[in-house]
Amino acid sequence: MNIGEVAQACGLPAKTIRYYEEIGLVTPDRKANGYRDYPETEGHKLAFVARARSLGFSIGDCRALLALYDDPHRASGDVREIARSHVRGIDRKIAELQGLRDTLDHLVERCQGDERPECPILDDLARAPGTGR
Amino acid sequence: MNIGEVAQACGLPAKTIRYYEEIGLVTPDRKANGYRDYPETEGHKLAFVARARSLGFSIGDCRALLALYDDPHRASGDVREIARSHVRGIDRKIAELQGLRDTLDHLVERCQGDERPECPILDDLARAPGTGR
DNA sequence: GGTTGACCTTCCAGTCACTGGAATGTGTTC
DNA sequence: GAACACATTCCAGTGACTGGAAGGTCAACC
Repeated sequence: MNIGEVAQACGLPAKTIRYYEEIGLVTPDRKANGYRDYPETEGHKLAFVARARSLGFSIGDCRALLALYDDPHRASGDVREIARSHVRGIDRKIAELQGLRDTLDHLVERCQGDERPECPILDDLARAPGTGR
Repeated sequence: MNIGEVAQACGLPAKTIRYYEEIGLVTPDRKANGYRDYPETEGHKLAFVARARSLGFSIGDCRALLALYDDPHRASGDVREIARSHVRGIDRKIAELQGLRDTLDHLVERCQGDERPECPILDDLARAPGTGR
């Protein structure tokens, strides 16, 4: 399979697939003309990574998941631990975003949003102490 | 004010403040010895940016907000529009993360998480069609 | 056999918002 | 004058790609 076909099949851009090779996630063969040649197993791995990435797993997570995917003696508990820790990370992000959202929404509600320069949003941004990152 | 003092005051690392200068967010004076010298107004701008960044505004947003902050003839409606569009972006992200979370949580719940290799999480990652980014 | 056009290759640079580190200069204190 | 904190510039790296240039290969058509 050429890179274009495998890209079509797994829904990733060819550029991304080359990048995944560069960082060692997949290792296609090469044809005589220098073109990459993806056997079925590599195509499956790419589809696997595409799906994991679409669920927000980092490349590092994907690497670990791929290793488990490849290991017939894996323990499902290991996989679950990765997934669980990912869920915890997502929960933290959601909570943080909700906090931001509420703060901002509150500010937006207090702003007249008219032609005049008085603006509680800018006032708040200017007054509140820098929180650092 | 030296960069270290202003960093202390606004809660940003000195590195970040230099970077903000590089991209044109702030423009300190220079002392005779070459050290940056931050007048009060620049310190306020940095605190403003620190606060806006901590609320998740992009650097581009910060630039626009700073311009409005500096403009005595601004319309508060302009500010509100930036803030509102930011809230919409946050809402989109929250919704997306909640979708991911639910999918993953569902998978985690179906996984035994024991010593055996059978794992519905890996099965799902392998089976589901690549969704692209 | 020539040409077009789609597909492939490599390599370099850019994205965003910093962050780390090296090499060097300045200011303050002992 | 030595020690030390603080400042300077410049270069490179992060994560996960993405864009583009310059060129090689393949299949189809005239």
